[in-house]
Amino acid sequence: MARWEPDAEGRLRDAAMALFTERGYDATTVGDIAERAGVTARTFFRYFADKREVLFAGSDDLERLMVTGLTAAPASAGPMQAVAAGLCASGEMFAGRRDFARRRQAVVAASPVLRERELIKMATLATALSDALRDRGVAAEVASLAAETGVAVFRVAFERWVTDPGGPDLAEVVRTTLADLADLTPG
Amino acid sequence: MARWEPDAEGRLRDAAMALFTERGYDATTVGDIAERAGVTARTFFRYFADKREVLFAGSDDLERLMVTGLTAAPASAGPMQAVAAGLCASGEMFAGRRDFARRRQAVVAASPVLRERELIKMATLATALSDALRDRGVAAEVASLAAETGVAVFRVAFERWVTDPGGPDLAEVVRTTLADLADLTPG
DNA sequence: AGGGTGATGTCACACCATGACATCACTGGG
DNA sequence: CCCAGTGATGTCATGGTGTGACATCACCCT
Repeated sequence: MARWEPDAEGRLRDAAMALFTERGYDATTVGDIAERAGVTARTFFRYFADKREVLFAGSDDLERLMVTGLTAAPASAGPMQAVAAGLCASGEMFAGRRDFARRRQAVVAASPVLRERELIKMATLATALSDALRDRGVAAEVASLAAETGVAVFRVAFERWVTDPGGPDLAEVVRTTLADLADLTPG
Repeated sequence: MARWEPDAEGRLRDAAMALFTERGYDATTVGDIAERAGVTARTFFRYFADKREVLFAGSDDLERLMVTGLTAAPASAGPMQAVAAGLCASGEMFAGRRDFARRRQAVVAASPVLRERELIKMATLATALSDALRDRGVAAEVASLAAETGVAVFRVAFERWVTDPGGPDLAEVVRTTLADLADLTPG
């Protein structure tokens, strides 16, 4: 028998989601989470830089996925089309996880400090997309504008996707939202 | 003679800006700020909800200004045009303060936790603009998209404005950035 | 003159986050 | 078979953050 149960990180994530859902983020201490996961608070901070980070484990993967999708877009695609390809690539990661995404979204939405963390993840994403565009030869100012706008679209699309249980998959919603934006901007 | 020097809040803001500039945000404690301002740490928290907030005093004014500008747009203006009017209204608040804005921007950019706070202020702004659009009869989904996009434009425009000391005023930069976006989205 | 008001101080406390060091199952070489 | 090294975890100590409860005292009003 192992000295410790395996996958402490996973247990900490599960415990955190459960407790945040039950009592809310503020009313949950790191000690509570660690206790439910069967470790000490000190161990929590070995896996997560701070209390919030426990809910944002997959964000690096999301970023990689989108950047890869953007980079894979055909050379003939314009900046916004390339960004669109990146955004749509995220669909893969969330397929079949709409329910989990909704529960997590509810927790984040209920806590200002978690919303802050979510926002900076989105901003980091925008920077990554902007850099990837520049690698394709897009001018810096155009790249950052396209990336920022793209992330704004993604936020709206994700919100739409998560609140419409029977609706189309995420990539489809992203495409629809982009079309809506195109209708909007000339006027 | 008064028992306490007047304008403790202003002194706290000044002390914070000075110390954050000198040693950085993380290396500055609330106690340091309070000491330089001639009050106790407990008093700091009576004026500001937390350590970050000391740098975000004017954000309520900014929001009010933009919402007023949006609401004042002619009824014939489309959603995006109304948002544009709101964004441009902010120019008034920053006129003649480009230098201060740049110094503040440098402090915020240097600290992840301050960037988080900045982002949530922008998100709050987007919500306020979206609500104002809905009051004009704009559909909810269109309103949020226009507001999110508008705030993305504002961020880019503010960045351009702050980094170009001799450039045109903020409202002008906002208009230019919006035009850039219009060029971008059809393609 | 006396009571109310409001800004501040003082004290106590829980939580967050991190450094330093100890513990002990597991692993691989001799 | 044993033993030194490794790595995940625990334990302890500490500094900073944020808040509640209550005391203080110049100022204002009547």
